[in-house]
Amino acid sequence: MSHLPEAEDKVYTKTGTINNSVSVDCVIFGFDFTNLNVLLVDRVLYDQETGEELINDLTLTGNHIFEHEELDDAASRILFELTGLENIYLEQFYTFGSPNRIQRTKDKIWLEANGRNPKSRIFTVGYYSLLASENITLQWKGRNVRWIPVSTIYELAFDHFEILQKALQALRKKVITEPILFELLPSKFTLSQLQKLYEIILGIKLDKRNFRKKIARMDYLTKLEEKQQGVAHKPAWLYIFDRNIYEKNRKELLDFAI
Amino acid sequence: MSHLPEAEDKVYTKTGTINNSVSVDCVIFGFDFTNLNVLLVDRVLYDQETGEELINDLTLTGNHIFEHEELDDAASRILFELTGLENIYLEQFYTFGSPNRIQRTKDKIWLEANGRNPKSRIFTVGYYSLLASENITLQWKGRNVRWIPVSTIYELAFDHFEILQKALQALRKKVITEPILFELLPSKFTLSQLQKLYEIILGIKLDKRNFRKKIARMDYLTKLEEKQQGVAHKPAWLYIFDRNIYEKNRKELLDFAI
DNA sequence: TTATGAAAGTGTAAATAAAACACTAAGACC
DNA sequence: GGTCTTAGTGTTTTATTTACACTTTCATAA
Repeated sequence: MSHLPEAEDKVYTKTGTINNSVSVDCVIFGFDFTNLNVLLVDRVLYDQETGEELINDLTLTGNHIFEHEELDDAASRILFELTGLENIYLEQFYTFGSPNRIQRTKDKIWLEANGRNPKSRIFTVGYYSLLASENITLQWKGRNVRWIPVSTIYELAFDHFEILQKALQALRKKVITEPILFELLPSKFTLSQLQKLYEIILGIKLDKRNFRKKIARMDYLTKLEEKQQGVAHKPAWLYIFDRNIYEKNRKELLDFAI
Repeated sequence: MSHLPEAEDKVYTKTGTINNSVSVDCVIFGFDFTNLNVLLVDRVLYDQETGEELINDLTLTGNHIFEHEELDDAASRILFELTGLENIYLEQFYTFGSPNRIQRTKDKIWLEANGRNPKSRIFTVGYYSLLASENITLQWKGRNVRWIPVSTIYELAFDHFEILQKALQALRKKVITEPILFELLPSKFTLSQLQKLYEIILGIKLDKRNFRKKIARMDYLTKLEEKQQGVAHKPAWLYIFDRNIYEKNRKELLDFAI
């Protein structure tokens, strides 16, 4: 556990034997100050002969893992390939392994077209990730990558819709017990942005004054002597999340009592 | 999701192809009114020729899964084999898949002695389970099965100690947000038993009066007109967990706010 | 320069929950 | 009848939650 290599030192295995039974899927969440988004990849397939469009839908970002690769590292690698960023917030939330994961003909066609056997059972370990930055590459393995508002998604390829739902559940649980939503915001953020994020993720409306009273009690949220700029209204004060203060006082947070 | 077969109808696959890359490990918790226990299996190996004891330690209960078996069902099957009981509380908590899971020579020797290749990578999906009843069979695949207090465990076979720690973490998180500890108690229990359970699992001391005030607010914990019997002191009132009331009022519990 | 729009920021009172704390009650057993 | 052991109870103080409305500050347009 100790002496983990720093991210700078990490070299993502790009070669090696692929493990054929386990993959990793990443549910990458983002926030554009309006919607909670998830990063999805276009899945398009045309008939080789007729040119007819056979498939046109969306998948999560996921990948097989290498035989000598840690699960966490495989997830980090996918994120790195997508964004060029390391040290992104990442959390394993559930493993999906139903023997019936591949049922729809679309999915079978896609797998066959990609040289894979739709009958072979593949387990996928689900990770969700919180991504603040938007400077991501918009290509992944030659496929188009897009931010899609979670609230507009009703179906996805394979069992990815189910995976997304589970990720959302896990995120909601996490969010009410640990301060991690800063990961979805720029390092300097306003309280209104933070409040909106909670509201969208939890699907509730919060009172502005009460929300701020609560924030005031969290000493790890520190107000800067710096205001928002270039907005057509009263500019808000900027805040940062102070990890040092948080870690220091963290212990007390553990005895939640029942 | 709907029309799941009832437990009574469930027939556990005892034959079929085994999946060689994924297994399921169950961390089965129990409570004897004194300790939080976990169900462990003796792992003993003698040298075929000299009779010397090569290995004598403990493992979690776990098993390979069948090729056409759901992960949840595999976990249920293990519990059924162990206890003869169905519908036991079960929760997937983490998946372990480090390429270095098998490192100690003991573990390699054991695997080889059991006709398995210590070099092949196996992923294991961790489930924890809460088991109230103690009428379990004390054998599993011909091996001895024992309840061991969690507080006395410092090492286990393979990476099972790590798995146990993760299960404990997950249980602690669960316990402070959802009323599930009833699963570790007889259906009729006393408030002192419940309090002790919280104290042991969370590693804290709770005030008796404040604890009871909190319980009083939980309308799904209903007091029976029935007292404890056969104790050498003032007998306590018995309580039950009323799942109907709980499910009915559950929605409000969701908006925890932040 | 003034007016307008749009979000930021602020306080108080009432209700509820949390925390701290010590004695009496009821049964079993001798 | 006495002793042992755990059950069961109430009050006060402090902290948290909830509900609720007006003023401030900036950019922009008139």
